[in-house]
Amino acid sequence: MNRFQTALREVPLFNEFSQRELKVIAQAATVRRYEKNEVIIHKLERGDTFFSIIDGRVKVILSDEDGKEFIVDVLKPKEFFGELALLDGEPRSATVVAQEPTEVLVLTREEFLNQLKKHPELGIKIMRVLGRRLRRANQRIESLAFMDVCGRLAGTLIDLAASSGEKQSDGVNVPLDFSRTELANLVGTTRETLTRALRTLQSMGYIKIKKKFVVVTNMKGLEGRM
Amino acid sequence: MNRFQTALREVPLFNEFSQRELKVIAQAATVRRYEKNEVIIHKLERGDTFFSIIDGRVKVILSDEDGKEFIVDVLKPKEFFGELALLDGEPRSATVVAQEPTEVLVLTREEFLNQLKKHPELGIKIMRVLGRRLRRANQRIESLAFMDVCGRLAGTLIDLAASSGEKQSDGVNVPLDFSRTELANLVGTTRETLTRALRTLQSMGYIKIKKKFVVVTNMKGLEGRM
DNA sequence: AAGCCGGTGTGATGAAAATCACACGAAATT
DNA sequence: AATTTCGTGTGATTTTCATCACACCGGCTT
Repeated sequence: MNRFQTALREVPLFNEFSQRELKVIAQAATVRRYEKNEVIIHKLERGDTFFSIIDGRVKVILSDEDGKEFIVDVLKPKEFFGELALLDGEPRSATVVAQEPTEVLVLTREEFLNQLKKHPELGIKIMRVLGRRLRRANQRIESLAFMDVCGRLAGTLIDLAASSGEKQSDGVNVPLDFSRTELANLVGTTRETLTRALRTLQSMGYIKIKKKFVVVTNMKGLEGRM
Repeated sequence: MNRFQTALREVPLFNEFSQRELKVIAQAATVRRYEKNEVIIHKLERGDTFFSIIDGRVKVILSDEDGKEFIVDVLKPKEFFGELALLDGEPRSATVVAQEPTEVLVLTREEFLNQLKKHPELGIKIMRVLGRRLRRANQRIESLAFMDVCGRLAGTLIDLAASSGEKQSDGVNVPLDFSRTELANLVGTTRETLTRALRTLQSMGYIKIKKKFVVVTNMKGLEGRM
């Protein structure tokens, strides 16, 4: 049981695989390390690799010509990406960047499709994840189409609270592990209006702004503002 | 070989199935008809049915409380919908409405999952479609996040030209089978600004506006405007 | 034919948010 | 310690677009 196999078993996709199967996959897999801000996948490029995060954090972003970027998703250990281009052979649909030093497991297209054929339940698991991502995408579309910046920010904070918030006496503590600019890109606005939107929510008494985190003091209020 | 089976074989998902298998599915399937504007799926409701269009046209929409709607997708015969709620048991993620009198094939959750287990290649096909939809969704997000109304309209017209445009001497003829309001909802704006955006594109010499269609006279120009 | 009505263009107004400009502080560099 | 750099708040200005208001047209009903 080497390092890869241990890593592989951690991935929900493969957690039901037998020792022997893991070994097969492990032989076809490699590990790569990326520095902070290093680009793992370039949008529009061809690529035929499947990635699963061992350690670190990546952001999935869309960007336009003049460098503006929109953060579609932030992925953590055990989550995977790069499967889309594998399924249909089309160019990468988004850019993926390491948000901190990150270690990923890389699978080739052949091995990926190989396993997919051998293990129908793998297909179902991936379908589930694709389904979840499609739902999220629809929600993002909805919020971009219907809500103003404050509403979208409220939604983002609620998401963050759900994924990494810690309940405290005075409310839910939401750590902000990114710059204001990145938070703005997550919400889909500019840094300046993000600042103002934060102040607005604070003046409504829903949140308290700290340097490195936000305390949500009135979750119901936030939800209502969405 | 009854009516259902013929219809089923038309669906790309099932086109490789044997006579016998089609029969099994057909026994579990029913056909439903919907009037124009009838709601087939209500967002947020629970549901455990899978639909495949036999004839007609449906629109997949997101809408907010006060009735504004955003058209995510328009589906035609042989395409399917309703699979998301089946995969994860969550509420419906969007509303689906018949755009014209429409006939659909309905499969129950059990039968759907049943077939999915028996036929791994079905899973792969569905993954492909989910993948394609995810790509489209990302494009929609991109355009909402980065482009102005004119750019989004240009993109929509290009899409429409690709899917149902007819090449002519003076350009590509794009039929508009929906009202201006619907086109606006497809672009993600209001009827009024859609009108103005159409005029803008026309005054740039990229398109010619007709009642029931638009002639794209300068595709390159349109693409540049995106 | 008169009248009604849904779909449509168009002008005026206002609100939201992008953009531009700059000041400030904290961390990093030398 | 001095200075550069980066992330950040904040004010002023401008742009885009939603909204409101209304006029117009073609097809309907009666």
